[in-house]
Amino acid sequence: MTLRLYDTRSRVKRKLETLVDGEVGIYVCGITPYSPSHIGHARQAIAFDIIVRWLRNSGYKVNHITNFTDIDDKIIAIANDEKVHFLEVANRNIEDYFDVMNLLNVLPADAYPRVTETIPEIISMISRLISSGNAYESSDGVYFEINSAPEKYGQLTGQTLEMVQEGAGGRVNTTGSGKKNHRDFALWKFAKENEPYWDSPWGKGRPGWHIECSAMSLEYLGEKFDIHGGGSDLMFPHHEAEIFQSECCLNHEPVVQYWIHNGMINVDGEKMSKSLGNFWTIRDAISKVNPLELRYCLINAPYRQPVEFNDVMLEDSSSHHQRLISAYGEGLSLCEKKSWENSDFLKSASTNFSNGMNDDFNTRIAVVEVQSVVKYLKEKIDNNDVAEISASVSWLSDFAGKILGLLPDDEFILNEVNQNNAAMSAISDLVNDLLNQRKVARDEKNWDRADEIRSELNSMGVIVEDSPSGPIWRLR
RNA sequence: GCAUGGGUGGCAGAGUAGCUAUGCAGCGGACUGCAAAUCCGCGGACCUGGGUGCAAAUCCCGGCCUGUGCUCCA
Repeated sequence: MTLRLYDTRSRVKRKLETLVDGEVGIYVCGITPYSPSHIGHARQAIAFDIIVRWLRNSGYKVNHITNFTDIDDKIIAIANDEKVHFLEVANRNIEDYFDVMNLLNVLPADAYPRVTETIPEIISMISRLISSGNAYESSDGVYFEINSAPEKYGQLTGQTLEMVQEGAGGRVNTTGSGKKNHRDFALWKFAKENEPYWDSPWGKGRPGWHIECSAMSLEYLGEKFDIHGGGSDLMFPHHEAEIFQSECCLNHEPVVQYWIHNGMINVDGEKMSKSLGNFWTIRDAISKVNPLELRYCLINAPYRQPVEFNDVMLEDSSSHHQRLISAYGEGLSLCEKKSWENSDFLKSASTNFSNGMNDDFNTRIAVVEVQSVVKYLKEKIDNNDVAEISASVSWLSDFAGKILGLLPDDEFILNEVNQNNAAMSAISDLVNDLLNQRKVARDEKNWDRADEIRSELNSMGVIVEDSPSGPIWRLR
């Protein structure tokens, strides 16, 4: 089965055909680092992380670029409030981003260009747009002139020039005063007081919001590239602005072969936002569950759908993930990993997994297959079927681990298992003694005493379960 | 208002024509002194009105509801 992906511009799933055979260039709009990262950033990063992992697994050589918009109004405002340099604000949030992404097992992109390190390229692009007649200089900046390429309007959102004109109403006054037309957007903004700036042919200032992505994608991926991704909230105006800029500057279309957009996070049915007070930072979430459990939660819906997020969902994912880890860890401690190719069950699970992923990266299908293999593995552990245990562990390592990124390192897991074993052996004499006492009580049908011992063990952190072959105990 | 998605069982969430989605929750059973764990089984859904088809959750048309975008946003 071939890989198909949904392209926002053509609004259909299309077979992936790359510009260079066997290679994929992908640019994903990154964050504006004005505050610590929230779970929306996590969802996006994880979605594209898995997309990139799957492309690589499918044999593509992937060049994955994600940027930082490290200069913008909010960053400047915060820096001025705190009386620090704006890069201090940006840098600390970028550092936080890398920290949490690492915890979430998001593999690093191949490059992380930053606006403040791309100024010459941005200026050069603006110059080209001016000379091609697509941009003009005015009193407060340089603007892209929509009327120079009206046919490109609404490529991603289906809106027409007339619609926005009608709907614009009262907002016109609030937009840049030097615009010829309210739909024009800024390429270069002249510096006001207390604002950082760079020199340019038009005066001191800084880039507008959209131009940096056009410049950076051109710089890193060239005049045409395969995939451009980002949050669905960036379709308008940001990505439409990019289409104007890149295609007019480079004088061909399309520059981007496939546009893909991830859905937002909903909390109680509504988009998560600061104003609604339903806002979760990544740190908030991982103070409740471990980061890989959060990762599990965020891939529970296909990347394009909004994902429901709340305490219940988080707890649910947490217990699912724990099932995965405990079965995997137990299997791993029992035997060496071996190829799963000889197992009909696992081969069919692989096919289902791959078909799901090849159909626009449907991680929901992938997760269902992981769940079914976990169930299978537990069954085989109970039956002591070593061949299938080692094959299942290997399968999970490949699919739940390498592709979905849900597993910590084997060493880490084994270490946990060993630590657990060590802790258990340290108290085993004591526990066994109590269990013997409990057995005596049970034989005498002294249920009160038996339950008393069980709750005593429980308060020590020992969980006792009676099985047909006698009591089994483990640590909480 | 315009644009663009979506409406599937208690919840989450697949599935674009015919064949059990799945998980959690619920119910019943096995096993248990009880509990837990595990296993087996069960029930229950396709917003609505038309249309096309031998056959529709799935395609077409209308309606209703709803998310998102149209302003900074992953």
